[in-house]
Amino acid sequence: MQRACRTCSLHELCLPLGVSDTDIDLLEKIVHRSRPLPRGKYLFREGDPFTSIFVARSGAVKSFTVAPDGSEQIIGFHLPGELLGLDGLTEGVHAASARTLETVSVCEVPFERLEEAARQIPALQHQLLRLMSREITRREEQLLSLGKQSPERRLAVLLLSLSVRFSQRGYSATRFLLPMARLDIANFLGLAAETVSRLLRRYQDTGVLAVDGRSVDILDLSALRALAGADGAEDPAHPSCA
Amino acid sequence: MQRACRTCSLHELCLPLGVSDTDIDLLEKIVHRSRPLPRGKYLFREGDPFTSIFVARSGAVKSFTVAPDGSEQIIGFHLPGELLGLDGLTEGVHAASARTLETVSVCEVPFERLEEAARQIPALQHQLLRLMSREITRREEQLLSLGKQSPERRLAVLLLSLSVRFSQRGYSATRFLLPMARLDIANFLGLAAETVSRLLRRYQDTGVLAVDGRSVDILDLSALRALAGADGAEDPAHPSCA
DNA sequence: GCGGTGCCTTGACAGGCATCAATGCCCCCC
DNA sequence: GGGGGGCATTGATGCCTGTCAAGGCACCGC
Repeated sequence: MQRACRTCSLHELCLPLGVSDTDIDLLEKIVHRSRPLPRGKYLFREGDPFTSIFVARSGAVKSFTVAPDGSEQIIGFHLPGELLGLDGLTEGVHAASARTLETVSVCEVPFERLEEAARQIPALQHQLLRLMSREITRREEQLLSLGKQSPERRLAVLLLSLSVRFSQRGYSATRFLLPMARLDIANFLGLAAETVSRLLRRYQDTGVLAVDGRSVDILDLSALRALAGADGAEDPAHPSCA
Repeated sequence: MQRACRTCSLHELCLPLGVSDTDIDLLEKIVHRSRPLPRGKYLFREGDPFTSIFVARSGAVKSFTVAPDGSEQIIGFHLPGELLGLDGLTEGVHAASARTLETVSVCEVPFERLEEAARQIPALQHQLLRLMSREITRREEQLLSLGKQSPERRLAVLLLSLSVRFSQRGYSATRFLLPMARLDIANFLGLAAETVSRLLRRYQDTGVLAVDGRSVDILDLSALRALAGADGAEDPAHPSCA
């Protein structure tokens, strides 16, 4: 249990990246590792005082805000190794809620102690800043997808994003289970659930995907990339983004 | 010139917040203050190596990426005191370009030296993390607005956001000049320029705004808030977000 | 085995926004 | 003063996607 971070398979994606073994010992003393949480549990709620950030070791989490009328507004899906709760530092309270989409093991990192450790461990400070930068980048990519892309592209972008992130975590890039419901996908992408359904069917009819419930099999990865990017008009042999 | 940060009017919004006067001296030695840049100049371009972050002292900046077909995809508008370029740390290259919308005075902060100073000055480290958190929060708010709101609301949200940010910087919250063109607004909000035009006209017809070219006068702030938020159904005397 | 409850899918329809097109305005430059 | 280009506005049209409604399917508890 004490040597958790060092042997964790997410080592390369998470805070320990670049930190020396002796310094990781310091980090491990700060981190609380919880027992697995079942589906539907809150890591924190909008408005809770901000004291810690969280990282899943396994299982997916969604973050969302609740509109005045009570409806959920999903902001993002978080896979293992992706930091959760960073938006709370601004005001000292969490700006969104986080709930487990499946059984999830989480690490809790008290932020004040992390800041303190970061001052003593330059590599940790650097990695913390990098991970925050990554969260900014990820949201910018979402913004691009949400703001300017057709529903067709948005879904393709999400599927590709999941594919890449799953493969970074050692899972298949082409076959995986969606951790979230259609309604969650639709909410996240700013679409109606029906539209998501129809798009998935269209992808299936054109041979890009094989979908069965929550299981997805990407049959034609380059076609999916084309859908997500240059509107399919791109010649794979001569990519324009050379 | 050397005492710039301490006497800067953006002191409270920018990196120096909470840093003692003696420590600010250290910070000031790192910061490069440039002469004013005219409209249309690049602070940095997508793909440039990441070495510095930037902050405008005066004037607005837009950040954007360029799609394979050459079209701009605007990610955000940045007012004085808002950090620019933080998304470059992830990969070591800037993920977006930044161009001045008007005459702009910028401070350039070499990031490695900032990191180093942050280790020595706890308050600076904390403020840097807070500002990054703020950038995450701002993008999340954009995501909510872009993804789930009607065009009518999106524009209202943008106008309110500008109103708040201008007033934080000592300008009027109700009368200001838009630093960007209609097409930029439309691009940012994921709309057509024509739609922006029509919405502004509608706001004007209903007495919420007075618009003349780029000058905006918010005549009914609570009506604009209603448009941006609870769809106008809210009683100002009994706000639902109690 | 049965009924219930989510969740997903499919169909029909209407409305809103993008698109296309034309005009006007302002500013800059020649 | 005239011409040109960028920007903004306005109008007409058509498609896309949200909405409403119904039905199917899997899972669960009884």
